[in-house]
Amino acid sequence: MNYDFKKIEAKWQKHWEDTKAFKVSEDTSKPKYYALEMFPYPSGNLHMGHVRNYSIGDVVARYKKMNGFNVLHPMGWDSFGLPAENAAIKNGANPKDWTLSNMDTMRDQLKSMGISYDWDREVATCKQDYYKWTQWMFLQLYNNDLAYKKKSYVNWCPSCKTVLANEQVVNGKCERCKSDVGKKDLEQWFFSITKYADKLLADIDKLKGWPEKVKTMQANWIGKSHGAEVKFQLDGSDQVLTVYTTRPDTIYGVSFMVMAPESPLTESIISGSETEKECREFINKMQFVKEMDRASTDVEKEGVFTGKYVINPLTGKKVPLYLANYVLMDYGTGVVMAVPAHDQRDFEFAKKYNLPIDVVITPDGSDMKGSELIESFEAEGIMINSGEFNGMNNREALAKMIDYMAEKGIGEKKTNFRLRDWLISRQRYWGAPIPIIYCEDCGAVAVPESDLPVILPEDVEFTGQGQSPLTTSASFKHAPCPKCGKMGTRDMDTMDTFVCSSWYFLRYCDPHNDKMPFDKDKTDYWMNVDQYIGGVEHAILHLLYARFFTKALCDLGYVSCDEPFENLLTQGMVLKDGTKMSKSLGNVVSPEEIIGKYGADTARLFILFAAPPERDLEWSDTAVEGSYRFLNRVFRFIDDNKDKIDFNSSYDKSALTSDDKELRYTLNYAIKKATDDISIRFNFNTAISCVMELVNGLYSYKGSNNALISEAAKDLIIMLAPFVPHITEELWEMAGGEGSVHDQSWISYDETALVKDEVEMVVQINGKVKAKMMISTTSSDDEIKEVVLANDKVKEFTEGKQIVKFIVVKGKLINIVVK
RNA sequence: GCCGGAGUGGCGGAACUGGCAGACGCACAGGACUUAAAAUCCUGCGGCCCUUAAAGCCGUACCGGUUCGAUUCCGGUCUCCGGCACCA
Repeated sequence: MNYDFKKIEAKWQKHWEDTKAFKVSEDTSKPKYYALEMFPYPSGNLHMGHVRNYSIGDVVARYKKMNGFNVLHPMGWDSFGLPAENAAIKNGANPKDWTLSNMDTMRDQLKSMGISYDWDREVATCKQDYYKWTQWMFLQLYNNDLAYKKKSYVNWCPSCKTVLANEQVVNGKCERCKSDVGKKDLEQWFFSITKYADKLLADIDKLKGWPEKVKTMQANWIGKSHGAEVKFQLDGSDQVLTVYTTRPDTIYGVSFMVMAPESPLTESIISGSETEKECREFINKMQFVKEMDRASTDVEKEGVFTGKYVINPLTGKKVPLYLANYVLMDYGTGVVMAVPAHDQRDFEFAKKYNLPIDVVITPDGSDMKGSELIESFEAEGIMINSGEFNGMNNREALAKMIDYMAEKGIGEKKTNFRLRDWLISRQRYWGAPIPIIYCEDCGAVAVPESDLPVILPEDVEFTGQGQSPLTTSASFKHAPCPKCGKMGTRDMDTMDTFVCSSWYFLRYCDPHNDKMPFDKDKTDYWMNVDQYIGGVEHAILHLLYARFFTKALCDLGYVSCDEPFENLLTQGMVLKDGTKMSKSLGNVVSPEEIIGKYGADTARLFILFAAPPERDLEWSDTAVEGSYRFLNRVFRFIDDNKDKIDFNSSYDKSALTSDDKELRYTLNYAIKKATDDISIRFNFNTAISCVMELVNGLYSYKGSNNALISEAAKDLIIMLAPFVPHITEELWEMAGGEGSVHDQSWISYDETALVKDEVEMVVQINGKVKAKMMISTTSSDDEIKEVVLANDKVKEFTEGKQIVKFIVVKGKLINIVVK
């Protein structure tokens, strides 16, 4: 007979809801704990990745609660975004209706998992009471020079018909729809995340509870580099071209100069030049080359001579200026000094166009001909052909050369970042409108805070053609200028949904505040997020943006913390047949189906038991059966032993049989291990396995100490409670426990129960296991030696041999080295 | 190319500080119960050698090193996964 999970799960879910079991408020008498899982996009149905994410979070939240913490564990919806609009185009549904109905479905699914959320704090980023404050955030940034509009060459996804942030372009393709991303010259809103580049990088060191992997990814993304800017004068002109280089030590080896074809400087340089025609052709050609096809090391270097020369400020030497496909416009200055002897890209270009290769660094300081090189020399070495710097180590020379150039006014020290400002405007409907009105007289004017929210209109058409649906709204477009009252037009773009998710963890602290996005006292109480859990796919985008928002809000005085997430756990994917579950592969296992067949507790147990959280998890239908079997085994044990179990009974610890001692050992070992595994290592799989061993121990227990059985049963139910909350609540009630199992304190183990009188020790001869002996734990090394050497088996191997060494590892092993 | 992470039975995984490799679970095989099946319970389960058993040998991607002792530390190689990638 299997336990009736349907009845039990429904019963306790209702009970928790009725009693508001997980509602929390600020309580200074207890330490606080903020457990947070990344909120989902309401796509329609929960998938296994969600189940895993929220099961892990629920173990943490419930465990902390049992340890006396005041636990904030909220849930909400990242509910703006393109899929809602696409559904509208496809099915004619309204994005709002579509989204809200998906939220209803998924909320029910989440509730059927029995997760300990405080549902009173639910937020949805698409609702007015939330996006009002997203707009407020925009205004704070705007009013403090952290948001600006500028015309620039931006990423454009032709399929989503919107611009994209740099971070949303993956291998030249749109992160969402995988279409090739193009470029467009558009006027767009940006957040000045680069102003925080240094802080975002430096404070990675503060993130002690983050995985190294994520920290490395963030550091690489920010991409700080040290170098210098150097001025080269255009020959026969007053114009100066500034280059950025990380290798000023190679400046004596500059043999040509390259610049990006789309640089605004090209026009004046090529106009009237003898190669003007070729240059224009090259520039035109480059415009039609896809980003992906240009930004790759595999693409052949290509360029054209501008007809002009620049002068090396150190040597006075005239070198030719080229336009080249390998120079990026949006990094550094778009102009690069080329040193073919010491840079592989320049080397390839020089080879192709027969340009000189001048060696200025060699491994030992001896001369070397550039023409003999088969690739550039980029390692450390000794400077040659470099005037007064000859003979120096190039690394040492580097700093001296920057000082020298600074003195002469021809260059200066400079750091550069790979990180670009965050492009936040989107030419889409289903997002938070940007609270800006354009007035003929006053220009771009911010909507006053008192006029927020700028409501997203509903009189729009979804054709899937041409412009953003928002532009079809008659009611939205026109609004009076907040400054002068003259009729102006609203900004027709909405914000990137990553803006909405950059501050939601703050809103959870005070979700119903209608005066402010949150009360500072409340965020002071709850922040930081003690444990944040989600997929590694957010390692850069979301986590970087959320860090930026927190730092900006901190500097503006709205919050006290300057990092939002104390500890981060990046969970692995749920795989089936070795690959990610996806509709197109037809290998999707639906959580609803599993919960319907085995119950939420089984689904949770399996997903926590099958692999440690960070690792990818291979779905196995048969292993799910195993988890179900285990829960039935637990249920049966309590059910069969109801009469023996009395949580108030006690027993005399000095009068235990060996069976009793063994069970007590298993019990206390399980408590110790489960506690460590949950709290320190987050290895729920091994925490569960030791509880399984306890259950095995209970079944094989031959003693008759009912008080001991009661103790073990009670601890068993408590230990399983964070993992499988419904069945444990039921068993707690069946066994006569008072109140809810989830209100019990976590248990501690009895150190004395873990001390054994005798342990089995392994006896090795020359490192090979030859015997096993039971040895009293109180024996001294000498006593052990005596006993071991007297053993017949050991004698066989030691007879007539010399004992070189006798090693004893207490409680574990003995190794005898013989010759 | 650069930067991370990983590689352990038929499978998921364990071994936490250098100390019995394979905990726990799945699958499989045999048995008990049953008219039968399911469920449940018991037993076995890395490989080689062997009729069997005992004993022995090999075994944590590969090669080598340190050590009384290495899945664990060091050097090198291979493979897979993830990230970045013409960032000057």
